[in-house]
Amino acid sequence: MGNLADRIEEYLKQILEKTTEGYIVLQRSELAGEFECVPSQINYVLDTRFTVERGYLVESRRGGGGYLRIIRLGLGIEGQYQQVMRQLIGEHLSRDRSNALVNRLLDEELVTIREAALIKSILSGNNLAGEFRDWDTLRASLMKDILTTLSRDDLV
Amino acid sequence: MGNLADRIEEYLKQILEKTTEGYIVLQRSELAGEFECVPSQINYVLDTRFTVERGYLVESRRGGGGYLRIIRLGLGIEGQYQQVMRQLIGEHLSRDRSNALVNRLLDEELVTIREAALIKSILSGNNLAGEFRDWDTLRASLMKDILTTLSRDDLV
DNA sequence: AGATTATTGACCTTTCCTGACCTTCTATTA
DNA sequence: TAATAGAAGGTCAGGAAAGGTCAATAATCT
Repeated sequence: MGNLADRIEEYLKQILEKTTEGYIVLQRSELAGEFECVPSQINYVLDTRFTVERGYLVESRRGGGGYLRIIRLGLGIEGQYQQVMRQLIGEHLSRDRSNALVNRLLDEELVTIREAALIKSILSGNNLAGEFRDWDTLRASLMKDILTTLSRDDLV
Repeated sequence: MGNLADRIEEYLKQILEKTTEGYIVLQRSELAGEFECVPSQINYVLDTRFTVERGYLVESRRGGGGYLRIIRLGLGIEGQYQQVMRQLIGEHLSRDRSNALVNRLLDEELVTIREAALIKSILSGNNLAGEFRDWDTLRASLMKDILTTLSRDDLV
């Protein structure tokens, strides 16, 4: 509980809590400097503690002026996103089921009409009939990405 | 967001916003002077930030009385953006280009932030790396579907 | 002891910035 | 009028400044 990774995790979560933006931006090397560790230790913490499953999204940019951005994922209304997401893990999602799912999100006002139409048009996948062999698996995977995006705290 | 290239980009976009002509004219060396950098840095900014995908055109002239002209490309009115966009998409669409195009839609307020994030998460997902042979073609096809959906009259 | 988790360091990729050198255009001048 | 000097902008390669990856080792847990 007192190891380095845990302390860095704690520190980051603390400032993430405080922010109203829903995200924080930082420099990897700088943070590593504060904790007097090697920079890749920061990646270890991000990879193991700030995953989608745990409610975070990490974006980054290299080169001069590079940065790390950690985004908080909210629960949506009563944790709907996560609930649906758990059901999707490792699953195949048929076109019918995905449509039903999107309709439910629409009912619960978690997405707008336009968003729903967008998602459907993509997941219906008329484009790739034949081209892609396991479209149902792809659909499940895309659905997870969609739900993750919808729950981003920095988009409200 | 604090590096030189970003600041120059910001500055140029700001004066482009203000102008009513839809373009600005400037001297490379003069601008370089203002930002206290080498002139070729200006080219770097123009090459990486003011591309066609991002909605800009750059013209220039050398020699005495030379200049740079940055033109903001509007997407036109009344559904004309559809045509322009489709042209830009073509048959293959890389991840970087698709992100640029979505940002453009956002700039033009044709999509919301959430919609933009949604589209990006789907089109730039690492999901299918490897699985699908021609992801760039699929991306182009999906992007066109998305445009069609966005212009549906029944979704206003 | 064996398995899992943490830590480090060497090496890689991306993005940015600079400077040396190149090309084009205008103006002047022999 | 032809040559040329000067005033733009263009190109490209190299170095610097980020962050990313991976495998080897150390520490901790069961």
